[in-house]
Amino acid sequence: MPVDLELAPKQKRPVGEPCCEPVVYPDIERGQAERMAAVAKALGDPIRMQLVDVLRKHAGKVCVCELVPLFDLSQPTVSHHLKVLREAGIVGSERRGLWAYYYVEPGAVEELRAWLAK
Amino acid sequence: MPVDLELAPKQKRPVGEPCCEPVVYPDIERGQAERMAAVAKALGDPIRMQLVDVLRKHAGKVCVCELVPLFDLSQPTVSHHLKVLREAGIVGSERRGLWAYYYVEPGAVEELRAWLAK
DNA sequence: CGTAAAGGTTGACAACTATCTATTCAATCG
DNA sequence: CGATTGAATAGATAGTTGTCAACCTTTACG
Repeated sequence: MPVDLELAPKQKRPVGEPCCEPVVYPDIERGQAERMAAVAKALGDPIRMQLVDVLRKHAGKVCVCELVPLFDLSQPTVSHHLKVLREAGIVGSERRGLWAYYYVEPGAVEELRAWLAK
Repeated sequence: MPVDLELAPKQKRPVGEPCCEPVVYPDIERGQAERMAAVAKALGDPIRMQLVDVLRKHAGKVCVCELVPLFDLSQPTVSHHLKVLREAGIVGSERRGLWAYYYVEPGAVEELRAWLAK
């Protein structure tokens, strides 16, 4: 959990040659790493991956009652996965009457996508 | 865990209007979802995110003895995270004498990156 | 050979996760 | 109002994960 990245002093290298260039990379942005890891973690489940995939393929909002029968899972379990995605900011939801509609939150994965593309 | 995505029959809809368009999306590719979820899961930890970031910024191979002091973690814990990344195919390692060098496995995140960019 | 160093492995433990059943809540229908 | 329905929540449980201390393996060096 602790992620302190200040310029740490080199380990002692008593023996012959150094193991590698004595370069340290202190500029890994901790906040960015935590944000992107949170998004990646939410996507790190096949069910959630497929949920997002369905929502993305559908240009609009999809009812939960459409999502549940796609998987061999109970309704509360699907609801749980949707909640994980919602808390990661990847999807949003809207209640209309008796039904709940989910949609992809635009731009939520942008930071991760851009980093992967570097 | 079970991910069966055949065209399930619609839920009974006795009451008035249907909740949404009666469209079902059976073509979510299960294998692709599992592969991408595995990569995302491995990236779903801030430490591993930063490890990959360091390895990517460095054009070449980085010794473990350089990586450990970057984090406020024990060497076995860093070794564990590197193993997770290795088993996900994201990084590779090479032993040279007493030291172990890690590097980013090119193309490992390509499928995920491309899907995110869609 | 014996010692030391790098780093991987093991085992333990607490924290978290995926899943289910049962329940609750809110909105609609009769 | 009372019954029904879609969806979220609560509670339980089995499995997984992050971490460390301790140990083991391999390589180098004197």
